[in-house]
Amino acid sequence: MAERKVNATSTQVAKLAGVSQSAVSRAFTPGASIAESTKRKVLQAARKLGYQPNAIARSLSTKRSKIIGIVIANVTTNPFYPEVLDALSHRFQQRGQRVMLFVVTRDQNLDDILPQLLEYRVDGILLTAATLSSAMAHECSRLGVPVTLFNRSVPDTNASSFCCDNIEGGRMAARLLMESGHHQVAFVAGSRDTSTSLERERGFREELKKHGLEPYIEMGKFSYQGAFDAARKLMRLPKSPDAVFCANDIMAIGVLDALRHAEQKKVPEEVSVIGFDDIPMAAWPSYNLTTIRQPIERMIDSAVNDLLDRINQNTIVSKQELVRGDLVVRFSTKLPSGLSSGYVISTSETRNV
Amino acid sequence: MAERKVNATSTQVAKLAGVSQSAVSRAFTPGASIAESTKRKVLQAARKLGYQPNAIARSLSTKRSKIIGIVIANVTTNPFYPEVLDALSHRFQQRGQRVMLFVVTRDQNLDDILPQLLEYRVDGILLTAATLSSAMAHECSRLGVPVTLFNRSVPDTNASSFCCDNIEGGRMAARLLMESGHHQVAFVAGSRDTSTSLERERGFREELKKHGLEPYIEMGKFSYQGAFDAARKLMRLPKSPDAVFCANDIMAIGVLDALRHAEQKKVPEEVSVIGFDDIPMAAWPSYNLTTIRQPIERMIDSAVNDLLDRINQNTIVSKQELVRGDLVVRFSTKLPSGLSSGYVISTSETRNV
DNA sequence: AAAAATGATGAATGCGTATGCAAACATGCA
DNA sequence: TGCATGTTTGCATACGCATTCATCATTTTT
Repeated sequence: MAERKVNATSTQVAKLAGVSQSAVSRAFTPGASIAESTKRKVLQAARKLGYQPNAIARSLSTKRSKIIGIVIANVTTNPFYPEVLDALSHRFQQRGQRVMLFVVTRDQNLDDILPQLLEYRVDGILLTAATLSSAMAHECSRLGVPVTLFNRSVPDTNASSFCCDNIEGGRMAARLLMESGHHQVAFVAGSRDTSTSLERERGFREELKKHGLEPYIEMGKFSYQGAFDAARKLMRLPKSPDAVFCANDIMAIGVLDALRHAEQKKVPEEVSVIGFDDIPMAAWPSYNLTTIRQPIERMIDSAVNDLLDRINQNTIVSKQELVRGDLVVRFSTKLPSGLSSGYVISTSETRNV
Repeated sequence: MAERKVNATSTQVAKLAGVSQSAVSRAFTPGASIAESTKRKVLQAARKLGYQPNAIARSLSTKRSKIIGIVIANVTTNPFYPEVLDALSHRFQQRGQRVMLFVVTRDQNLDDILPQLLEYRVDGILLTAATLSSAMAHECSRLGVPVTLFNRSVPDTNASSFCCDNIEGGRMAARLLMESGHHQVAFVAGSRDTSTSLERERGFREELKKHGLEPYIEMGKFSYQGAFDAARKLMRLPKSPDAVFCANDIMAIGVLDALRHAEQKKVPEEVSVIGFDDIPMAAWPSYNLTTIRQPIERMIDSAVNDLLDRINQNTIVSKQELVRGDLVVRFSTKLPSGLSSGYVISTSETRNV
């Protein structure tokens, strides 16, 4: 059982292999100038000692931590975000970056979190479902740390951002509802201070207005329960809505459950419901939710590529990308006469702003 | 607009403040021996330069990274795990630890992931929904890195582990089903190689056996869809089951949907369904799932405390904790004659093994 | 065969911080 | 005033690696 060795260092490996510490370093640096023979010697000695390069020391030396800071919210309340996190994590992983994670709650101030990331000299920062203060944005750019926003639109910063075209999504929802003959519609918002919710609302309103309609607005707090309660309020209205568009799927599902189980309403016969995101649950037979799908994989790919490019090429130019969502028509909405049942998915596209 | 300063160092701050670099270091080290007056000078200079200590350098020097490695699986397929992640992340956060995250898929080998964590000299490792090879366990203990398993039972390692009492949970499910007069039951397993699923199955079988019953077993692959398919298979059986116990809630929900929407079965009138975890969805009116609740917060608290204690006190003793779950009776199961409708929650307790 | 180019190697240094140690200083007490 | 005690301070060094530079060994060129 012999050894009680702990974290061998490159110097120890060097001694055992009969070479210099530099040689050990080179053996573990792809593309470094080192003879095949000495490399073998080094690796053998390394194995014997259970040596593994110390990434902390390397980071200090290279001034690259190979760590990406990810800040994410709503992980437990919206199944959309675990998917985002999963995809992000895998992408960075396979691109050789580690992930330092911060899960934040709505009331947590990002300005307290970011310094903790910067402390570790992360190579880049990815924020999702979180808004960046301009002070912090400035701080990041001062430090040369690229920032990418996912699913939040930019203030005036030079952070990149990758979003679904929320305004157009709102319009699509409005069009579908109007084409299928609804006259009194409602919007269940997430909150008053989130770009996603505001933009979806805006597109929805705009399109409705063209036809002289105006939606009720109710707060759903971005949660199942909040939307459940919102739906009940809507149904108490003198002229209750015959269609409800929700700022995301989880709220749409809350509305659906409220309508069916608390209000004894038939969906879609009496009330249509439409969501946003297309989370897996939306396709479950209990819900069969009509929704606007966010092309998550594509968006994540772009976001990750952009961030890594800016890190590696030291590019300063940031990018604002808007990705068109797909309308997925299921059975929570009445069908417009022109459409047959089942799926109808509009083609999607990516647009640079 | 002046400065284009980038990442000031303690030496620069020292110069500006007219003190030594040591003084700067001490100003940022709680409890260090430094006069109040010089501390003020330092902090002022630091603010002026936008200085923030470099955690990487500190880690190298102190041999403490203040980073916890978290490995987690099933983040997108089981809502239970985002909750776990959220709780873990917050606890570590408020205890001054950062989190390095690895999201793994079932087919990914942990033995490829752990080295990536060890490379960064994480202070501790928390694995959830992931199994540790004994080689890697040995490697960690060799390096003095404490490991904690959450929701997986230990092989023979000296890793700590925090689990729900799955066997007892299985028994509780069996008892409830038998008391409410079921005669042909089934178990929808997750997989054949996961302790949680196996233990829940074992407890379930044991208790049934006492009364001469034996369950059908079907694989649900730990997913909604897998369980959906499993339920359909079960219903094709010559003597189809009148009750189904699932290794977790997400599968129970898949079974429920299959029964109601694909098999036109009434739940609980024709078939009872019972799950495990008590994820938020279980309480939704569409499902109203009877289940065994895992006291997540309590378990996480214990796990985090244990891991941090072992890190700080350099304790070697690991801990195996088994937490009793609570039976939450909702409306997906027929009620035994003794019980009235609504909730029945058994008291829970923690047991050390 | 000599000169030039190429490749491999090790010594030395730097990355930014923490900390042991000894010196300097302040304080209390007799 | 003198000495003992306690507090601050700076110097020097270590942490583990990457990398520059000069040196030396090898190969290629003419």
